[in-house]
Amino acid sequence: MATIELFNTLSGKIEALAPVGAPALRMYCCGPTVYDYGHIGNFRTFLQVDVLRRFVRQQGIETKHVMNVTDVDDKIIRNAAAAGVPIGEYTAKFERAFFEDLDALGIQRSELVAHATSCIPDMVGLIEKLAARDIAYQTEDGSWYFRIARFPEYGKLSKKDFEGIEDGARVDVDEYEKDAARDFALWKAVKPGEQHWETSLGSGRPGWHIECSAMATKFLGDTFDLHAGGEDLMFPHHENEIAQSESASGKTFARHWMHVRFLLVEGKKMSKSEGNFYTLRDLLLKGYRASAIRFLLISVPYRHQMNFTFESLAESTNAIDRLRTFHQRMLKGGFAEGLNEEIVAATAKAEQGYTASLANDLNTAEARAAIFELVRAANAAADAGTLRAANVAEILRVLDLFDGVFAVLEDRDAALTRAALAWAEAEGRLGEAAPELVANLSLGDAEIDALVAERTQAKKTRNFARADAIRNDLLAKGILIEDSKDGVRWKRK
RNA sequence: GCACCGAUGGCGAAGUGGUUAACGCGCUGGUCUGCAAAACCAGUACUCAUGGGUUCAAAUCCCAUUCGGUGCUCCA
Repeated sequence: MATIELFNTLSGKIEALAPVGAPALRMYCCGPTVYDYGHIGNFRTFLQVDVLRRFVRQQGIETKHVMNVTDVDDKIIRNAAAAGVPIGEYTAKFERAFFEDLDALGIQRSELVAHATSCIPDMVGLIEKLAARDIAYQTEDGSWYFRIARFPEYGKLSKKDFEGIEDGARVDVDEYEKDAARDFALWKAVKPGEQHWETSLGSGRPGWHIECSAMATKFLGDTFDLHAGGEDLMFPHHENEIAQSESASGKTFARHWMHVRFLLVEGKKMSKSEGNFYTLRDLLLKGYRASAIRFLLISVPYRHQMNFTFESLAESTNAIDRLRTFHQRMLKGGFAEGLNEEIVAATAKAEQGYTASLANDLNTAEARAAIFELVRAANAAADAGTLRAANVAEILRVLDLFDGVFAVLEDRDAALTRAALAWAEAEGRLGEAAPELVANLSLGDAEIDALVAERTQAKKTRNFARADAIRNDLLAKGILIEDSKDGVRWKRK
């Protein structure tokens, strides 16, 4: 069992990550606000947390992982109103889509999913606790705010120094009157026509930050092991969570904080106005595989800014093919009995490299490299006829270990792409799908088998023109013919 | 504007003081093939944005410049 070292934003240092005072690692990850389909930036964060979660569990540490779903906020209220549906109906659709996307990307479910709207009493309780100590205060319109002046450590996570900021000086006039510029909303008073809850705090809805404090402590206790999220959440969201939670409990909130850096798309910040904004579904409809998206998004370590490009996505597809082909070759077996000592050493080196790399602040790039080195060594030995059956068993074990975190060997891609097309059809968005993809999937297996058989026949009669025509035609529809000693195979690209 | 992070081959990307600068993709060559493809193997950065400096030794530390990103406001 390796000691897992992880950068801690709070201390600014790489520190050992381990459960304290409980058998399971208690972790909280800021989940989605379900007002739209998730984009690849969202999923990079969830994927990197998935890598951590899988590795922790692989190292023999159980997890108690809570993810929240924000199902009430300004954007949801605005969009639901525009769509003319209750917010519950509006969010249900996107929440369902979100979990489908997690599954498509091989992201394991957390032990617990907490909805903001189902934890309102917990949030109210927390705010009351703060109000009793005059840390929370109500403004004239009925909203409640957190008094930052009462939390001297404010800024310790994001390393901000607020001493130079004078309360009330040159501050935009907000809709509500706060005592100090930085004070943030705990509870928002109801506005006409908005979804609201009748509580002891008055009629209204929770502020954004309070839900995470309430839900994390409700399910994980006042103090827990790890809190994770995208780098943008560090300030103000996580800073505010700390302020609320630690003010209420008087104890440390999360010990360890993990922040995943943003990605760039084609060298630029992803944004709708740049035209480089992609949801997972956009990419699936373009014909990219879910596995390739997963592999690419986790191949760059979480603390590095990564540049997402379509070229690198295509490369990931090929890299996965290499791994899958190798995996199949090992599974197929047929190697002579015995043991090749050189390969024993190569296999052990790969396993050590894999584990040490991930234990070292989740260096996924290095872990990947260790496995590819094994692939090359084993392929070369297999070609030379020196690979032995006992080696293969070990190689498969190490490959399984690797796949326990990377999760790309099993080929679910065609099924996932089909599901995406079915969704597009239901949404009337089939026009966004790549034409080759539609052509490919409209061709049934039996039809392809028939064409492949016809080509084989044509080859026998040395009618190569006809054989090549069939081959090229299928290729244009994304179907690849592979001639081998054992006969002809085909696969969908 | 202030603060922080980054810049490594055609592309993506490890490596943060000391053997020949990982790995993947691509490309080139080879094996195989009717020709291809697929698969596998081999080769593929005398050099780490630029200019200075520190050191016996720097991609790795320091300073400056240029470029990219992020935070200061909703954002994964």
